[in-house]
Amino acid sequence: MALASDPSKESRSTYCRKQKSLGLLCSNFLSLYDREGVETIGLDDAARRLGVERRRIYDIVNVLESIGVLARKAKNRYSWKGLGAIPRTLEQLKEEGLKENVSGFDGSSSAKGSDDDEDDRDSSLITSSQTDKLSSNSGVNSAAPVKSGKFASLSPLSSENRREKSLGLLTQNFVKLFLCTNVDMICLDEAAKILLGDGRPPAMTRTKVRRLYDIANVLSSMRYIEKTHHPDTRKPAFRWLGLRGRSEYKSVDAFCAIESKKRVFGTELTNTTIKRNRVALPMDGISDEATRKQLLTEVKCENLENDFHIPKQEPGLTASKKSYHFGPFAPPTIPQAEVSEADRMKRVHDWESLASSYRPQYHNQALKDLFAHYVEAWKSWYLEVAGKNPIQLIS
DNA sequence: GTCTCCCGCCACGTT
DNA sequence: AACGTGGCGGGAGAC
Repeated sequence: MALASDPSKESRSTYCRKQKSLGLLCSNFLSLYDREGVETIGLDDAARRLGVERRRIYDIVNVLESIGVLARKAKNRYSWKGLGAIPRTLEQLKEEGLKENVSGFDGSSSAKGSDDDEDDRDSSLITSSQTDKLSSNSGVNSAAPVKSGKFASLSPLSSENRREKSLGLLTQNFVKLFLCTNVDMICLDEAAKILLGDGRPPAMTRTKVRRLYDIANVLSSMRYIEKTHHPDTRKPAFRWLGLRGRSEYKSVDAFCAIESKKRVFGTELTNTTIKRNRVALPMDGISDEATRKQLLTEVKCENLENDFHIPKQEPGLTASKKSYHFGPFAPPTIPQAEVSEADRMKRVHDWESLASSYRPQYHNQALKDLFAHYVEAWKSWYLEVAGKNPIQLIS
C-alpha cells in the first residue's frame, strides 16, 4: 500500500497533517451545514465545498450518523437532523447499552474473567470485564440504522461482519463505554481491547485504535469528549464531556479557556490537491522564523474568526510553543508589518470591522463559496450577540 | 523511540 | 459494468 507521492522529489515540502485532521474537517462540516434551512446533504457537494475527497466525508458522516446528526436517505444523500438530535440519541444509546448489559456496568459484573493486566491500574479506568458484552455488539439501533436492507440480504456473514466493524457502530459502542459505565476516562488502546474482547491479536487491536483515534477526533471537535492524561500514568486518555461540553461551548470565554488548552489544529480547510510531502505553502519563501511565526499568528487569528466554531485563542498562547502552519488555502496576501501584541489583540477583538472588511482572496471556488457562507453565518451570529440573544448552538 | 492519524488501496455492496 | 461505500493498515508527521 504505497503512498502516491515521491518524497525524494518533494524534499522541500512542509506538509502539515494538522491542517487535514478529521476533527477540523468535522468542525468545518458542521459550520457548513449546522444552520437553518439545511435539510439534505449530498456527499459530493460536501466534498466539493470542503475541498476534500469523498472518502473523508464518509468518515465524518458515519460518525455523525451514529450519534443522530444525520440519517442516510439514499445513495449519496443524507438528511440533516442537526446537533439537537444528539441528546436524544445518547439517551437511546444509554438505554440500549444498559438493557444489553442486564448485569450492569458497575464494575461488579464479569461475563468472563478479565485477563487484561493493564486494565486494573486504576479504578477510574474502565476494565474489560465491565464491558465484555459491548464487544459482542448487539447495539444497532434506530439512531444508526443498518445502511441498507439489502446490505444483509446477501452473504449474511460477510455483511454482518462488515457492519460489526463499521465506524458508526464503533462510535456508538465507544460512546456507550462512557454512558453505561462509571468510567471517568479511558485510553484508546484499552477501549479497543474492550470493544474487541479479550484475546484478540495485537494487529487487530492496533487497527481498532486507529479507528478510535478517528472517532475521538470527531467527538473532540464537537466537544463531547476531551483529550486528557491519566493523572497517575500520564497516559493519553479521553474524558467524556457529553452535554456538559456542549453547554460550555455556548460560553465563548469558557470555550476559549478550554480550547486554548487543547492541541491546536490549523484552521484551514483541507484540500485533496495538496498531497503529503508536497505542499507548497504561501510562507515557504520566508526564512526568518520569527516572521513566520508572526504571520502564522496573524493568519490564524483572522481565519479563526471566519469560523465561529473555532473562537479566538488566549493571548500569549498562539504560536508560542508550537508553531502554526498555513493551510493550503491561506490568503495569498498576508500582512507583513510587525504588529505589537496589543495591536494584534485589538485587531482580533475588533470583530465587526474584521467581518466587514476582511476578504481573503481564495483561489478555490469552493473556498470562496464557503467563505461567503461564513460571512453570512457571522452576520447572523453577530446580530444575535448584538441583540443580546443567547447563542443557540444546540437546539 | 512511541504516539497519532492521514491517506488511498481495494474489497464488497448497490445501482 | 460502473459506481458507491468504507474497512483497513502503511507509513509519515508530531511529540
